[in-house]
Amino acid sequence: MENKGKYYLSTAIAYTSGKPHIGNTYEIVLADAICRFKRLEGYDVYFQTGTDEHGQKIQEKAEAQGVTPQAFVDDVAGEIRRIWDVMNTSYDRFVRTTEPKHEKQVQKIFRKLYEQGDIYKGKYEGWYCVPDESFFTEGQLVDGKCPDCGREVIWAEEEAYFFRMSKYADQLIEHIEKHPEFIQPEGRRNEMLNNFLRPGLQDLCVSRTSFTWGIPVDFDPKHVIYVWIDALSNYITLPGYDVDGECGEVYKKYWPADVHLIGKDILRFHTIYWPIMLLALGLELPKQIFGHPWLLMGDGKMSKSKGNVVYADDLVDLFGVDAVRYYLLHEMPFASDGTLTHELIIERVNSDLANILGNLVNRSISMCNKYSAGVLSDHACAGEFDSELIELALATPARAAAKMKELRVADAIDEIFTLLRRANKYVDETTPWILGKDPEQKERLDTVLYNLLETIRIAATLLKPFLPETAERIFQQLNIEPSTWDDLDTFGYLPAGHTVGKPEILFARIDKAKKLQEIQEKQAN
RNA sequence: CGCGGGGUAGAGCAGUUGGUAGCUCGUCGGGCUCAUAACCCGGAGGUCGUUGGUUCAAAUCCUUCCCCCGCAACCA
Repeated sequence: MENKGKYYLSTAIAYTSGKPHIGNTYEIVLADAICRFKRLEGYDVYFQTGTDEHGQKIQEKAEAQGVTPQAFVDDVAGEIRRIWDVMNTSYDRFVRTTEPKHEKQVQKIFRKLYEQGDIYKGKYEGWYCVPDESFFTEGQLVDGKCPDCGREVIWAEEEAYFFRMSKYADQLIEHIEKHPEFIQPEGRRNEMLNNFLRPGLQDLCVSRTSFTWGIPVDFDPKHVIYVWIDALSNYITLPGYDVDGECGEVYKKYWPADVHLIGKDILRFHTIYWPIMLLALGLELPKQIFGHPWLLMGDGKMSKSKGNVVYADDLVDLFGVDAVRYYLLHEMPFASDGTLTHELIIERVNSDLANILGNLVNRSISMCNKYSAGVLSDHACAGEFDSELIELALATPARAAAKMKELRVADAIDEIFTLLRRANKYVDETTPWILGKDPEQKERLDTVLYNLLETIRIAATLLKPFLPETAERIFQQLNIEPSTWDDLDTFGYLPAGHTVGKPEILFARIDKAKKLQEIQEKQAN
């Protein structure tokens, strides 16, 4: 198959302070669907995800548990990776900011920026809570007191390194204005320009002395490099960027990234601080930064205090991985927050996966077995209704690809389901069960069955990025190897004389009341 | 007057070069029986948050007010 070029997509790196909930997991699934689709189309994909493992919070949590920070993050990173795997995500590289390769390069980046005058030593001033050892801004204070513990704060200052952000601001504004696709969704671009860039950027404090779990500044080791430079630079350091030009192959091949996929909450860091760092390093900017919305529980934002935290692996136990993937990928709006409840998942599984998709595959394979002993024949006996189905089947790949190009994953899935709905309608239009009673209609019946199975083949191929296991099971029932993108150009790929497999239920319908009760009992335990 | 997003059928959403209001689920009725009580067809249901305006014509442009939600700079 033709190689359409390289494609580098990254997720944000997950902070290793605890187990990620389903909202955090949404991002990796979204990224996975995009990357799998790109691979299907013939792109050479590099898909990077991983963990951000430094910082005060981790140091504190580790101390509280009586373990070393490294042991703590090893544990959590393992858990995060396990959940990414439970979700069947196809990342090429799981990076960690505690990797020596990264730490060394971050130090070199910091030094370079310092030596060229973009980073300077200054004083960090702010309201300081002595017992908490934390600085706060005026706005963060609650009634003039520490927002964490409520105690008095004092005005304090400490030595710190700062990054001259303003030096590159005009350059960045110009870039954003010239590249409307740079920040997505579009509304976010104005937010960044109006709120931060145009009013003027303050210098960014890029080091800390209040904790030690981080990468030390090599020429001033009582300072630890703060999260900005440490975490953001993962996108280049771990593929192999080197300040001295000894760059690794992956970096040379894939940078600049095509998409940084991140949550909307960290858009500012990725669309302002990160590009400015890259400008200062003289590197190319990523082509696009997409700030996806949040997944909320039916009763609001997920939080431990609310007790409404849902984890991906629990949902997979209840519904299966593809059902959960489907829900995340199809029910999340493109630019506004989505919601999740068990009830909604059940409804989607039943109406879309069981009824539309599962039933179509099941009835088609069943009929093929019943009327033709599972053997495909020629499909030369064209009739009414055929062309509409065939044309749609042939048009769907391009339609889905167009949606995916804009990262509109839910809309891409809709295109496939439109085809599946059309195929269900085709069954009713052609009434194969009537054709089956009349031996003289055998050729027509064979053609109808063929058209159905060929449509299913195309749909299954397109579903692969979203529902990899299900697609695989459909191919098994069709008894063929998975098709490639190029095989989607022809309606007539399945050979005459081919024998399909036996029908199997892809998604059983869920009894909503029963399932909800089961969930309740589980939660009670 | 801090910035921004949003308020469209019971639910969830789509809908900007302004021109008879769409989709999915649910609901009601019908059809079919290959199939997972699935599938197909049809109906009901909306003064498109509110006020005023521009226009031959506004969900779509301007304006008043109300409500919800983010962000508001070092909280990953």
